[in-house]
Amino acid sequence: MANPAKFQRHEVVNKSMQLFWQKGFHATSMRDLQQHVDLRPGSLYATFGSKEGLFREALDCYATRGEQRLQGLLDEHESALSALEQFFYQAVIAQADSAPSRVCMLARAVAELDDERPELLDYARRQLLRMEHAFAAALYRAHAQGELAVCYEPDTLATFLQMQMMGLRSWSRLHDDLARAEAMLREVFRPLRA
Amino acid sequence: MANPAKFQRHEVVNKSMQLFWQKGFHATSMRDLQQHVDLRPGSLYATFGSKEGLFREALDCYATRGEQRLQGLLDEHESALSALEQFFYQAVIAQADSAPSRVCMLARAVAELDDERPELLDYARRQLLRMEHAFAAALYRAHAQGELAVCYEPDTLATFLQMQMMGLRSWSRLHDDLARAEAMLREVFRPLRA
DNA sequence: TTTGAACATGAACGATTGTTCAAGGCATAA
DNA sequence: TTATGCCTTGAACAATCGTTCATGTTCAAA
Repeated sequence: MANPAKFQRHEVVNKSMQLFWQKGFHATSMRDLQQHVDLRPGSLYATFGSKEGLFREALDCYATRGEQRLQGLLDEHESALSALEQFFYQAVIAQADSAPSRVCMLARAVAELDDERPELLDYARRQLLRMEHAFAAALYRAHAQGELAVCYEPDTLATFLQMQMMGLRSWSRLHDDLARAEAMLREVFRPLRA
Repeated sequence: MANPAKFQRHEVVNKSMQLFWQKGFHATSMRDLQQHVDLRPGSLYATFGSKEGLFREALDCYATRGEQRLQGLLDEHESALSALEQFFYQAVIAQADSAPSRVCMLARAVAELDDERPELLDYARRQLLRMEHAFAAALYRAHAQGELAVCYEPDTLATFLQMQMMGLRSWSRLHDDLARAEAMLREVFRPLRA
């Protein structure tokens, strides 16, 4: 049998994701990553092919964890709308200072990647669409449960919520005022309820 | 008298701003800039000191132009709220494809600058605060003119609008769907009117 | 016409970038 | 014990990074 790997791939991806999230794609050098995950360049390149390849997996890891966290909240809460609001609360308020950055890693990637890396940009966009679909699924459940104010349609609302999420998290990097961020967050959800 | 400069400083700053806006701070190299503004490194360093110095002036240039555009709209429109909405419309919809990037240059800078460049980060934050103050001033006029729904307070609303602006412009880099962006923009302003 | 300060120039610097690859370590199969 | 094949290692590569500075150019004042 093959020599058992001395490192766990998913751990390397997870740690790399944290560093990319903190510093962004361009500002993170392969040497930063090598130090952070304690691996030499040969191992990284044998496993991921390139810096872009590793970043792609980091984006996927980030989106997957987000989906899972939302799914967990949907399982916990009877109200799908409350689960969504809790998801937003965690991302914007509760994890604001423990996370590597206040800004959404995917939104940041879409903002910083120039059009000279179209594949990476597209990949990041697709990960954001995964999140939007997860929002939509939750909103359909809320709709079926009669929680949603009648004038709203789940797909439109999912797009709207994603826009709000981007705004809230960008804003919270500008002002160090979580109380106001929370007030705005409540204001976003208030009109949605039936 | 001194030898008249062969280049206009404000033109160099403006062109640099466009390139920084398009590519971001880290992805823009001094050689990119040298080519884009048609100047050799010596001239740039004699004038701006460093890449950071040039970026700082580019941020200032961007904010100043934004302030001026908003002021122009406030002078044109009787309704301050309509002027604000028009400002948003221009930034998010009308100039979406002619501008170097759909994302606000200041928000992008705040998102991408790591904490290893605290002075630059702070400078970018201050430029965003200039815009927020400009929003607040416009909203005070709207308030005085009785255009604002009574439950809103101008300063809170200025913060809220800045958050919405960041969200809308980040979102429009994700989805190439200006019609939906415009619908969301209208939805942002609708509840504000008296 | 000469002078001199102000300005533009571009070759070159050391550092760092993403990436490669020959060499060595280690566990399994024979 | 030896041989085999996967995996890790880290020195080294060419390219590019931000930056410097000796040199050349220009034009107003003398």
